[in-house]
Amino acid sequence: MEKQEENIWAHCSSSSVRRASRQLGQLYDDAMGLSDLRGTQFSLLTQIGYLQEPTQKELAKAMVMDLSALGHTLKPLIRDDLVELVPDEKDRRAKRVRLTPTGRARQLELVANWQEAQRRFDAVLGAEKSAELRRTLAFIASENFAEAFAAAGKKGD
Amino acid sequence: MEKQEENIWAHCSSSSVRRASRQLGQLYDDAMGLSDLRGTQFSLLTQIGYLQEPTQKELAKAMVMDLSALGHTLKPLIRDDLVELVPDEKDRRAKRVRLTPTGRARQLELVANWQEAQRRFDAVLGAEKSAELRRTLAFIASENFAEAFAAAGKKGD
DNA sequence: GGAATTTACTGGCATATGCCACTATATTTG
DNA sequence: CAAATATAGTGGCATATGCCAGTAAATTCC
Repeated sequence: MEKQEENIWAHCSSSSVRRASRQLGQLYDDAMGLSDLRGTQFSLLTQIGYLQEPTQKELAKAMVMDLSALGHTLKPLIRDDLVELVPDEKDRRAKRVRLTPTGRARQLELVANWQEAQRRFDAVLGAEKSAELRRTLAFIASENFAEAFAAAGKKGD
Repeated sequence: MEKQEENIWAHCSSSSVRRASRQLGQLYDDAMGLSDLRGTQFSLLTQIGYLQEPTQKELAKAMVMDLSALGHTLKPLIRDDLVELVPDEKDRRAKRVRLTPTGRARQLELVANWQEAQRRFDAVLGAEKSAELRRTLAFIASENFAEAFAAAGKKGD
C-alpha cells in the first residue's frame, strides 16, 4: 500500500520493454559495426526479404508498425537504393516493397554481425531464457494478445 | 541449416523487444485515455517523481537513455509546464529536473489509467509470467548486462 | 452503372531517440 | 595557480514512430 512509489520499471511492463529496447538497440547497433545501417534497418531488410515483395500494408502488419510509420522508415532505405517500391499489378493502390540487389547484398553482409550480437545475447541471458523471452514477446506482439488486452478492458472499464 | 530464412522475430532478441515495444506502446497509450499525455511521458514523469529532482544525467541513466535524447524528450513537457529545470547549487553545470505542481497533478491523475492497463496486461499474460518478464527485462536494461554483453564479444570477436 | 464506403498510401506535424560538435563548468596535474 | 582533461548540457541533424487529413483506386450498395 505504501510502496506505490516504487520504481516504475518493477511494475510497468510497457516501460520495461521500452527501456530494454533502448539498451538492446544500443548494444546491437554497436555490434553491427560501422556498417552505417541500423539494427532497425537490418531487421526491416531481413523481414522484407523473408516476406518476398510484400505490400507496405503486409509489411507494416508483420512489423506491428503503423503504415505511415513504415512509409517514413522506408524513405532513407529507398533513398540509399537498398529498397524500391513497385506498384502491384492487380491492385493499383498497393505498392510492393522489394530489396534491390544492393539491399540484398547489404543484408547478407550484416547477417554475420547480427549473429554475433545474438550469440552474445544468448551467452549472457542463457539460451533457454533467451528463447523463452522471444516466445513471450512474440505473443505480446501478436494480434491475439491485442485482442485479449482489449477484451480485458471491456468489462471492468 | 536451410532454415536461416525463418522469420527474424523468432531469432532476434532485439527485434522481438522492439516489436513488442511498439505493440505495448499502442495498447498502453490507448488505455491511458485521451489524456494528451503519452505512455512514455507518463513513465518519465513517474520516474522524475521517484528520483526526487535528479539531474538530467541521473535521470538519463535511470531511463537507460542518451542524455541528449532525454533533453529533447523533456522539451515538450517543459513547454507544457509539467516539468522544469533548475540549476544545481553545487555544480553549476548540472540542471535538476523537477515536476511542477501541474506535472505532479497530471501524473497522479493518470496512475489509475496506467494501473488499469497493467491489470489487463497481467490478466492476459498471467501475473507470474508478467512479473518474470519484467525481471528479465530489468536485467537486460542493467549495466551488468551491458558489461557482460561487451565482455562476451571481447574474446571470439 | 454510379454513389457511398473501404482500402492503401502519401504528406505534414509531433514525439522518441541517438550521434556529434560545441560551450560552460569542474576536476586533475604539473 | 594555470593548463589539460573530464563532465553536464545544448543545438543541429537523422532516423523511428504515430496520428490525422487528404488522394486515388477498389469494392459494396442501391
